[in-house]
Formats: sequence, C-alpha cells, structure tokens
Amino acid sequence: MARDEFVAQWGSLGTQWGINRTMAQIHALLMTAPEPMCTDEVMEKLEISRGNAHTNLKDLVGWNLVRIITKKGDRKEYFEAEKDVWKIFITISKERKRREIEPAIHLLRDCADRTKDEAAGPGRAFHQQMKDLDEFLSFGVKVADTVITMKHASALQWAMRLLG
Amino acid sequence: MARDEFVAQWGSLGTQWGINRTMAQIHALLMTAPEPMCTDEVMEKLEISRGNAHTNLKDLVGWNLVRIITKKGDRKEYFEAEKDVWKIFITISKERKRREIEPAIHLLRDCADRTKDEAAGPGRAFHQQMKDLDEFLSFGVKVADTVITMKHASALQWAMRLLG
DNA sequence: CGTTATTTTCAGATTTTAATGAAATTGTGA
DNA sequence: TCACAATTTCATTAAAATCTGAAAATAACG
Repeated sequence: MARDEFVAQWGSLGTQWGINRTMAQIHALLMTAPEPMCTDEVMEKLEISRGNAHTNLKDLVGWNLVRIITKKGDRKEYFEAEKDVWKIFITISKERKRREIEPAIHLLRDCADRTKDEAAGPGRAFHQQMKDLDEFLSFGVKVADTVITMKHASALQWAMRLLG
Repeated sequence: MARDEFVAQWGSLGTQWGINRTMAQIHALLMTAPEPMCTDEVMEKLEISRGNAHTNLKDLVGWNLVRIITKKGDRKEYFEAEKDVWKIFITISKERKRREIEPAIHLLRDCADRTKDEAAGPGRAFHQQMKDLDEFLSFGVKVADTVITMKHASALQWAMRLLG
C-alpha cells in the first residue's frame, strides 16, 4: 500500500533532517489519516511501544503539528495532524526560528559584544564575522516573520512576481 | 576567549540542526580563522583524533563549505572556509535542496502516481495530500533556484520590498 | 470513595552514530 | 627506487540517542 510506503520512507527522510524516525513516521501517519488516531492505533500500526508512541505524539503536539481531539463519551485522547500544507510550513518555520535561529543569533551577538573593543588585531575580523552572521540571520528572521503572517495567496503572489 | 566560546557553542547548536558536533565546530573554527588551517592544527585546537578531523574536514569539503588550499613547497593540505555570508547561505541551500528536498519530492510523486486511479474511497484524500505536498515543495524549489542565482544585492532588494 | 481506563514517567536495554588510533595507502622529492 | 610525510581507511571502542515495558500517576465514572 502506498500509504505504508510513504510512512516508512518519510521516517527515513526525517532522520536526514535531524528528526527522529518515529516522530517523522507518526507525523506521516497522522497527516494521511482520514480520522484522528489514538495511541493504541499508532502503536499497532507502527509496531512501537506505548512509551515511544506517547513521547513522540506529545513531541509533535509540542511542535504544534498535531493537536489532541477528545470525543464525548470516550475518555481516550485522539491525535490529528494539520493537513494544510501552508499551515504546516508556517508552523515548522516558527518552531525552527525559535529553536534553531534565535539561539544562534544570541550567541553571535554575545560574541560580537565581547569583542567590540578590539579595533585592531585578529579580534577585528572575528568581530566583523559575528556581526555579518548576526545581520544576515536577523534579516532572515524579519523576512520569515513577514511571510509567516501572510495568507497563502499573498505569499504565492509575492513569490510569483519573483519567478517572473 | 570569545572565539573558543563561539566554536564550542556553534558545535552544540549544530547538533540541534542535525549536524554532528565536530563538523559544526570545525566549520566555526575555520570560518573564524585568519589563515587556512591544516589537519594537525584542527586536531590540536579541538583536541580530536586525526581520523575524526580528517573525516569531518572532508565532509565539509563535500558540502562545499570548505576548500582545500595547497602552499608551494609544503605538501600538507590546508583548509579554508567560505566566509561570505551570502555565499554560505547559497551553498547550504543548494546542498539541502539536493539532499533533503529532492528525495522528498521523489517520494511524494511516487506515492501520488501509485494512487492516481483511486478516484473514490480513502485513497482519494491520500493522493491529494501527496499532490499538495509535492506542489508546495516543488514551488519552494523554484523560488530557491531563483534566489540561489541572484546576487546578494538583488535578493536584498527583493526582500526589502516585502518588508515595506 | 473504589474501580478502571488512560496517560505519563523512567530505569534499563538496545540501536545508532561518532570518535579513536593504528595500519594501509598515496604521493613527493632525493 | 627508496625514504618519508601526509592522507585515508577501518576495526574497535565510546558516547549519544532512541525504545521498551512496566510501574506510577492521573482522572473519569458509578
């Protein structure tokens, strides 16, 4: 079945992305699930332990890629992935900005600050390199923040203008 | 010293990016080195083995983030990192496209193809999801390809228009 | 309350990834 | 061709990440 293939392969691709295999597989599974799934269904489908399923489901919720659904008269939690591609993109961009880019900017600023008095000598070039990297990433964040708040159609229109 | 701090911390950040710590550290070291460095200098500075230094230096060369310099009358290889931020960005974008995005697109197309006859039933939504993801990533690649071939100034101008 | 379904945690086991160091290979100059 | 410097490989070891399974905690229901 194509869906099983997708789930398995998306998991492998995930590892190359620096995401753990199970988390990527669960994401793929939920993204292609017609209905929200509960922990036991995920466990069974992927043949993984409860602890593993639980941890990764909650991590996905932490990434805002998956939300918890409750059905009345049923005390289990069900999990549903965001399926809208633009929303997925926005979510991942926000999270990566927060987890990966902002800490880097802080480091760069700190290192630039610490060397700002070294007008001459080897520290000069280092200071400038830190500033250049900071400036670039900060500008990138600004662009990302703008795109993140755009509607899909507006972003598309903007990008289309670039493509000519 | 600020540079040592930068090298160490860039290494830690690297792991969150899915890059191995040593590779990120070597990259940070070379990016802030006033002169190209040889394997022994890298080994000594980071206190790592020859094999480790060698492997990661060559991986960085494979990423096109570092190039090999030879000095006449000296048979050692020296390593120099690209320092221009825009060029680093272009290089990383190209490599990530090739290593991470394109394989994903192939998977999505394959899965879409295999289910294109399922006009009704549960396969319908799956097929559409694969197509949506493919379309989005493919469009992203087009945009990236355009940006990648731009001069820094042009890209800046384009982005500035977005920011208003 | 007590019972039961469900979620959460976490110590230990397993798997994966990365690093070491020494041996093998390559290449240069005398 | 030989000696030597440097690079490369790779079996082994070490470290980090991930997974399991069962126990503990939580919370819904009568």
